[in-house]
Amino acid sequence: MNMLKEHGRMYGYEITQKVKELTDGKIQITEGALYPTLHSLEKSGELEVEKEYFGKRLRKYYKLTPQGQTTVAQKVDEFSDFIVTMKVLLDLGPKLSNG
Amino acid sequence: MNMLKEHGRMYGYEITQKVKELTDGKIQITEGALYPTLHSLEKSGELEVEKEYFGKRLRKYYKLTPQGQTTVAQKVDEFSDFIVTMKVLLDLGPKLSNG
DNA sequence: CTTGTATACATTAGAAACTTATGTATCTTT
DNA sequence: AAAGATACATAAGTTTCTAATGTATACAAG
Repeated sequence: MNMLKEHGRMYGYEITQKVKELTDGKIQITEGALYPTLHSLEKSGELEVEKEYFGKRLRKYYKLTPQGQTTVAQKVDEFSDFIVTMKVLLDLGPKLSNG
Repeated sequence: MNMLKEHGRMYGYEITQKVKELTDGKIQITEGALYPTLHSLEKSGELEVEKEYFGKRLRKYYKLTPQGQTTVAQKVDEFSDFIVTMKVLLDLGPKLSNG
């Protein structure tokens, strides 16, 4: 969801490729995980979809709703907190001080 | 498992309390999650157990085997990599540069 | 002295979230 | 023409967690 904030709008397959690219193949989002999640987020009002045809192939572009923007900010903050917590728990201070 | 490396040996209930304490209650390890995991790690040779009685209450102290030491180091490294990867993916550089 | 809370183990039912496999269809490259 | 890439989607099975339940001892409060 955070990528959507920066990219404006993306379609499912694009998301899988972008994540793979940005993480050097370390994180692979499978379709079986992604599509149900996108549908669920659309249903709950976090995302909205625009259907477009690229040639004869359907693309479903997803973008954040205002509610989705709020949720992303919140979730990213929570994840940052989690990382800090795990640093304490696993004693990772020195190793990750640079990034 | 990383705590065991620093504490030498710990028993199940102690682990739940220590994690809660170190994370200010943010991470709660439930017994339903912990005990099956400890049993599984013992079975696979990562941990070994020493049973002791504290009064009439049984305590099962777990400590890392040599194999377990190797596994912990590996897993912690993997998790550090994961954090770095997620920083890139979520663009968390500035927020977490200190800790 | 008994009631509640903490310590200490453990299992199980159910829920959640993932992977792998499968399916349909189009487009591009060899 | 065959293979691989693009683009959607669902479903079976596995893993892994939470929540609930169970047993038993120790201790503090009223």
